Amino acid sequence: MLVNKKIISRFSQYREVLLKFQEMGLSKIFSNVLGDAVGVTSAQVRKDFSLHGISGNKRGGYQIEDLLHELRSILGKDKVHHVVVVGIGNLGRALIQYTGFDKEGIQIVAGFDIDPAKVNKRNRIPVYHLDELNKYVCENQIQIGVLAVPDAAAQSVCNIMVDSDIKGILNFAQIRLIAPEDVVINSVFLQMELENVIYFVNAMENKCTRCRSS
Amino acid sequence: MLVNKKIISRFSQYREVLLKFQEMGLSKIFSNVLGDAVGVTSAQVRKDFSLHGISGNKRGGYQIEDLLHELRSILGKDKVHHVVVVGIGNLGRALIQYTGFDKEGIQIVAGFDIDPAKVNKRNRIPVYHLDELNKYVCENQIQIGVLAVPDAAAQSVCNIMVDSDIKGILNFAQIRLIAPEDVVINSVFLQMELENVIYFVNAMENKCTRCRSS
DNA sequence: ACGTTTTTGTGATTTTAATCACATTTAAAA
DNA sequence: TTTTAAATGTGATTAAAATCACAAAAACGT
Ligand SMILES: NC(=O)c1ccc[n+]([C@@H]2O[C@H](COP(=O)([O-])OP(=O)(O)OC[C@H]3O[C@@H](n4cnc5c(N)ncnc54)[C@H](O)[C@@H]3O)[C@@H](O)[C@H]2O)c1
Ligand SMILES: NC(=O)c1ccc[n+]([C@@H]2O[C@H](COP(=O)([O-])OP(=O)(O)OC[C@H]3O[C@@H](n4cnc5c(N)ncnc54)[C@H](O)[C@@H]3O)[C@@H](O)[C@H]2O)c1
Repeated sequence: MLVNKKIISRFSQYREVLLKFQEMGLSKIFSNVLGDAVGVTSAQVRKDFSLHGISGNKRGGYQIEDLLHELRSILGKDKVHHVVVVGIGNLGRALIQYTGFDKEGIQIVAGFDIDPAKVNKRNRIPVYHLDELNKYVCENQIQIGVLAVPDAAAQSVCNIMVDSDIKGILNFAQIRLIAPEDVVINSVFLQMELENVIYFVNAMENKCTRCRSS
Repeated sequence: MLVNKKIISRFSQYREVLLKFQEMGLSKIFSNVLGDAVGVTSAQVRKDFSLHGISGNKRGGYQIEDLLHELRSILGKDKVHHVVVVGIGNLGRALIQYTGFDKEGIQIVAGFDIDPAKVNKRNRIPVYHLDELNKYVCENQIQIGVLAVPDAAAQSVCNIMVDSDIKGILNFAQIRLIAPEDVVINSVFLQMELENVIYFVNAMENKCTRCRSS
């Protein structure tokens, strides 16, 4: 099995665009149109599909429905995935309050925090004390967790999650988590993403100045 | 000038780790230690530095202070960057309430929203009506903005930001923004990041099953 | 029915990024 | 001082990803 993060990201994007096209009433699509919509070349689109055994019709493009069906299964959209969020601070709260995941088969089912003040079992999405994580995860067979605790606590909370048999973690703490080989860790470093923008804005500016002066 | 997003991300990470080492009282570091801390090879570390004209001492490693000095200027940390957040919903609120950016020279100075109920000029970080964005950005020479409005509004708000002369946007809406060449757009697709985790957890599971059965 | 046009599918090629591997330098030990 | 051991710095190599380019298929017009 190919384990290439970038191709999966593209698949996610293809899917999103295809859903929109489908909503607009279209039933087929060409690689160049899809590529344009996602920002990649048509060859990239065809190769991505080809490598995953997805084929279209010469001259007729791809059937959107077929593509969506394949992407559904590749991306694991054929079942609902239950997710817990650990750390109900600024970010954790934003995530559990966001309602857009549901329609994508991602259901945030519970939050956990170490602060008793954050606990509230009557929320739309209940928030429990961290101590209950292990039990909850085992009983409900949760495989995916979001980690949104302060950096200093992140590794220890990660360990707890791993011990509870969570198999995939989306991490927002600005540290590199250590976890067993069979646990998937995907970290989003928000500060770094912002720094990236700043860097390129600076770089652009310098380039332009140089251009003007030359 | 090299414009490689990945190398800049690594620089951000090097910097973060180096700050920690410095706090711990260390003054020099070897490429293999830094590499381990960030999760890359020592050769990668040396090449990154070498390509940017940063050199250490044969056998003596790198002076942390020197490295930090260079990284500071490469990453534009030598001045404070003012940032505005547009869309004070779940995510926007999380960002303006987060206090960790400040110590990295990133200062969120104002929020903007179209909903009058979100406007509050007496906040620690004041929130204004979207109509005031243009004036504020021009008067305060803001170059960087965060976009956290609903997907459907994102492109039009992006246009307003670009018109106001914002040069870099960190975008959280799940669409590909169209903007002029000289505007830096960096998009964080949170849903996709979560889907990525789900995909790899699924992939792992299938692989293991196959392993067991073989 | 038949040629034209359009689009796929993919091997070949190019580009980009990462790793290797080793000559070179130098800090520390003997 | 001399030796030894340990790092760097970088050209060469390998690996990975993207693009090219074109044969093959098939929808469409005439
Ligand atoms: N909010 C942002 O905009 C932002 C930006 C960049 C990075 N981050 C990162 O995201 C993470 C979370 O940020 P935040 O702003 O939501 O932080 P926060 O301080 O608002 O929330 C953290 C939450 O985790 C809880 N917590 C603390 N220790 C815990 C533990 N051991 N177990 C369970 N819960 C625990 C706290 O009670 C709190 O509710 C941090 O690592 C931060 O570096 C956040
Ligand atoms: N919150 C999450 O966890 C999450 C997860 C995945 C993706 N996202 C994406 O992030 C973006 C923001 O998400 P959110 O949960 O914060 O949304 P939200 O609905 O909570 O907040 C959106 C805010 O934008 C404001 N707004 C609407 N139209 C506007 C306009 N034209 N100009 C200025 N402000 C406007 C609204 O008043 C609201 O305050 C969305 O595009 C969403 O797809 C969020």
